[in-house]
This record gives sequence, C-alpha cells and structure tokens, in this order.
Amino acid sequence: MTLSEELIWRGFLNQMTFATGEELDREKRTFYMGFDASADSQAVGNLAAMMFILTFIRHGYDPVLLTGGSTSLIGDPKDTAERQLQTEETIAHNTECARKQIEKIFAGRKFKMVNNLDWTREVKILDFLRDVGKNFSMTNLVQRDFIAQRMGEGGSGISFAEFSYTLLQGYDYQYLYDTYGVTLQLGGSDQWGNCLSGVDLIRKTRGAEVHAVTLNLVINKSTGRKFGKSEEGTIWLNETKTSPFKFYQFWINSDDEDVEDYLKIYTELEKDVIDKITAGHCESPSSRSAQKALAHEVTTLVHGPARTKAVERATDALFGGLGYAQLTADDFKELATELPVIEAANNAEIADILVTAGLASSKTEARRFLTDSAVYINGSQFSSEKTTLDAADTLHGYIVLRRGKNVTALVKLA
RNA sequence: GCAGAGGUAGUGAAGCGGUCAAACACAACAGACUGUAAAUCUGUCGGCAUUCGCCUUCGAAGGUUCGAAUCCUUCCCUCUGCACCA
Repeated sequence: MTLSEELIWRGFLNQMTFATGEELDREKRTFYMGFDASADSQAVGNLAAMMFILTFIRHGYDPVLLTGGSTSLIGDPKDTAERQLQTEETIAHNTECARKQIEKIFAGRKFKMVNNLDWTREVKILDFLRDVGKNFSMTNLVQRDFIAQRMGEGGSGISFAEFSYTLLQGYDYQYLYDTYGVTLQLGGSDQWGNCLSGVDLIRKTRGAEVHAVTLNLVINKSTGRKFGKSEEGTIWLNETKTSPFKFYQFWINSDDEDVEDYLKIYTELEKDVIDKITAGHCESPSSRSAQKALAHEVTTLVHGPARTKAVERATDALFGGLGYAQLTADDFKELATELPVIEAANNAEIADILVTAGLASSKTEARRFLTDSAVYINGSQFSSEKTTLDAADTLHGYIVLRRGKNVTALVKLA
C-alpha cells in the first residue's frame, strides 16, 4: 500500500493542500506536527495524531515533533470562551511531560523534538509585527469560524492574544521550514486554519510552496461524540492519571461498530491482519476478540508489553470465567497492583468500607447501593442481613468488593 | 461608566413568603436483561441517622418575618443595549 492509500484506508485523511493523494507518495518530505501542552499529559485523542504520524514515518517521511511551549502560553481560540491563562511554570512542566510521552511512544524511530518556545521567546514584538503580522489580512482573520463566532452577537468576546494565536503557529511553520526544511504540517482537523496560516506565510515571505494535511477527528459512532472520554473523564496516556488497567478497560469496552475503525487508527497492524480480526469478530461478537486485540495493541504501545500482560491477567481474573475462589495468591498480588487496596478493621461495616474505598461518595449513597443490591463480595451478591466483613470472607488475605459492574476494590482486613 | 435582564442541585430549566431538599427534562448511578455492548423496563439521584427525624443547600454577606430560593440592603459575577474607543 502506498502512503496515500494507507491514509485513506485507515480513515485518517480530512483535508489537504495537495490536489491528489498521489502527490503524497511522490516525495518523502520532512514534516512537523505540534502537540499541545495545556495539560500535563497527552490523551487518547492525541494518540490518534501520533498514529497518523507513525504512518508517515513508516512510509519514509522525516518527523519533527513539536511541543507547544510557547503556543500553550496563549491558547488556541475555542468556539465558546476565552481560555484561562496558565502560568509559565505550569506550561513548562506540561511541555516536559509531553516531550517524555512522545519520546516513549516514538521510541526506536528516528525523529527530532523541538519546543517552539526556544525560538519564540526572544522574538521582538516589532519584528514580529513587521515580518509576520504584516502578512496576515485582518479581513481574513476576522472571518475565521471561531473568531467570527466569538466576536459575533451572543459570542463571549475574544482577547487580542487568542486572536493572534494563528500567527504564532504560522511563524512556527516558517521557522521550521527555514531551519529543518519542513514542507508539510500535519494537524488535527481543527488545526486546518492554523496550518494554512503557515502555508500562506511561507508562500509570501519565502516564495515557497509548502503543504498541510489534517486528520479526521475520531468519532464514537454510537454516541456521535468526540472519542476519548469515559464516564470518569478523559483517558490519558500518563499511567498516574489513567492506570494501565483503566486504559485497557477503555479499549475493551469499545462498541462493536467502532472496533474496526479503532483498529485501523490506533494500531499499526496491517490490512490482512485487521481483516482477519474483524472477520472473527463478526462471527462471534460476544467473544469480543476484536476488542481484546485492540486493547492489547494499544496498551502495549503506550504502557509496554510487561504492563499489558499483567493487566490482561488481572482482567481475566475480574471478568473472565474464573471464580475468585480459584485464584491463586499470585493472582491476587497482581490484582492488588491494579485495583485500589484499602484496609479495614475486622467486622467493619460494609457501608463504611464502600466509602473509604471510593466505591460510594457518601454513607447515604453506600446504603443506597446496598439496598439496590449493587454490591458484590467476591463476585456474588449477599443477603441484606450481612452488614459487616470478617475473616470468613477473605481469599488469600483479600476480599474483592465490587459496586455495580466495573468498579472494584480489594479489602484487606487489619 | 450608564441603563435593562439575570445568577436555582452535573447541565438546561420551573418555583417568586409556609405543603421546597426544591417540579420537569437530559446527563449520571444501580437492578433486571446482556457480550464488561446497545436498546428497553424499574429504581435512585444533598448529607447524617435508614424510626419519628435532624443538618447543610437556591451567587455572597447582612436584614425584615413566627417562617425566605421567594421580600429589603450592600457586594460579587454574567449577559444585552448605550456610551467610551475606532
């Protein structure tokens, strides 16, 4: 498969400045893509962008990966409202986090990492206005969707800082063109306008033709919403923000109709492999083989093979056919690394334990769960007369306490 | 700065002196059903005590009243006009 064929097959392509996809196949370019540093971890949404980049790398393109140390100080305008400015320290910290994560995902590949703060910090305001600002038409800027929305009736207004964000990004492209010969910028579909800022700027100031390709936003087909959030919120790549276990669960829980799309986007598996997986999945959707393959691949990419294996074992223990009574002490040790473990006194009230374990937010709620029979001890429901936990409930020193379908904790009696 | 409108539980939105822990919708949570799915049905959805009940909430602080989310005062914030600026 050529690059353009693969991009289309995987469903990445959104918009591009190339007239035809074949132009992408003709010349191996040096390209860049920016990563936002407004949060201290990249999320599943950014992971799609990384997979997009990996596709280009596999086809011989050279990547320059940029962290937005300067642009995140300003913030890309949203459609709704002005962003809260973050401190320089926070952004510096986030930029560093982004760098580490990117280096982890791209380990073993050839790539350059840059931080746009390095060349933006010293720029003089007058130089910037003359060299960059002069090349942007106010009329065009004002017509941009988000800016028009923010400035129009019912809009929340927009500061000059956010208004001029796109010039900064355009300037980045120009700098990278000058310094590394970058002639292609990749971005999310929401970045199309900002990518074009650079394309136009370079045409005007350097007389050169450079390009931009954007990637489709990943959509959860069944909800129609942007992909990458669970009920508990964003799925992060950082394991302290989203544990590998939760991360793995997130993928396992993918909807049937989305699984094939996700396999194409979030794994590097080739077409015949993916075809085989989806065929198997269609035969018996209940085995969830496609979800398992997806979860395995993505978790391995983000958290490494060892963690993935551990998480898979823990998952088997929690959701597989095995009863808890059949688990070994070692299995429990594994579970203990993935689930919250809390200590409780012998004969402690179950309602209190639910609260301390975070399975209920208050004692009143805990009581509700109990009367709703939403609580399970070692996988089974129990009579309402039982209100405390004691040594008779332990298995290898632990009690598995679950609320609802997916929220589980281990209890250790003191 | 001036004038108008408004700030109610996760969101939207009723309520405009007592029967308001606050209608309704959505979201969320749980149970049944399931494939750790979707849909559907049922229940829950401030806290403590699960007996009556008690406590904390309706932007904030005061006040009026037997009694306030509801009335008054001050303050904070948001929106819409106008003005300023161009």
